[in-house]
Amino acid sequence: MQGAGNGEYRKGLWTEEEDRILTDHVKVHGKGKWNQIAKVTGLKRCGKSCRLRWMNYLSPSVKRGVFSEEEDDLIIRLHKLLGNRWSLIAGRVPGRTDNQVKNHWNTHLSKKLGIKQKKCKVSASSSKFSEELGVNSKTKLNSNDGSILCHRGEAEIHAEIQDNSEKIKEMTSLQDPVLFDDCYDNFGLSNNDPFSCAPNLMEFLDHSLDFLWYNL
DNA sequence: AAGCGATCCAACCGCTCTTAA
DNA sequence: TTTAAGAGCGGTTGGATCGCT
Repeated sequence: MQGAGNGEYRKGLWTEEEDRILTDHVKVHGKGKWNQIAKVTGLKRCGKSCRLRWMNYLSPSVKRGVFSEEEDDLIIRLHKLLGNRWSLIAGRVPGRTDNQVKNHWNTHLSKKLGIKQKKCKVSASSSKFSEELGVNSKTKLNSNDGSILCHRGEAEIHAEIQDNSEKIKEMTSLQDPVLFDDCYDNFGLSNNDPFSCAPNLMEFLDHSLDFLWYNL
């Protein structure tokens, strides 16, 4: 992971000088048009690399340093609910990026919980749960906050969430992993045609996250 | 002090989706 | 309708560092 690759762009760790050039450019011109940065600034980095560096490291909104107990707990709970949807999880952990959350999970939390990577029971069940209901990594998300898009009335949904608040707590607690069948039972989803109830699930997931965020 | 395996995490890769021309 | 660029995602890699012998 070093050297100049095809000769046009550099790879590997960023230098302080490269960081400064990128930061200065974004301050003046704003985010976006990442592929033009190399041409404008002379930075020998591809646009994708520039974007990643800004989003994961240089952006003022990125929080550095060790994860707090509260953050750990929130990530664990969200992971139980969502599986490896790091961007969605990160969207609910202020200041943390999907890459940070993913790394932190793989290096600390999975060990802390005694979960073997890629053989994670919780993740597997969540994944199965999601996939069968059409909520996969390509699920349409709200570009503003990462929430799952839905189409029902807010009042109706919030009422439903309030009614299910205890179930949400139970399902997302450390002691009670989310299980496929539990979700069906607790939320009255049909087992016969999983796809027919996908909208319900999406709404549930999104508003569950809101619930968790405001109540944790 | 040196060697070496383990661990951490920044960065890359390959892919899909969105959007604008 | 097509196409290319931009953006975003999750999985993976590998260099730097740590800690043990």
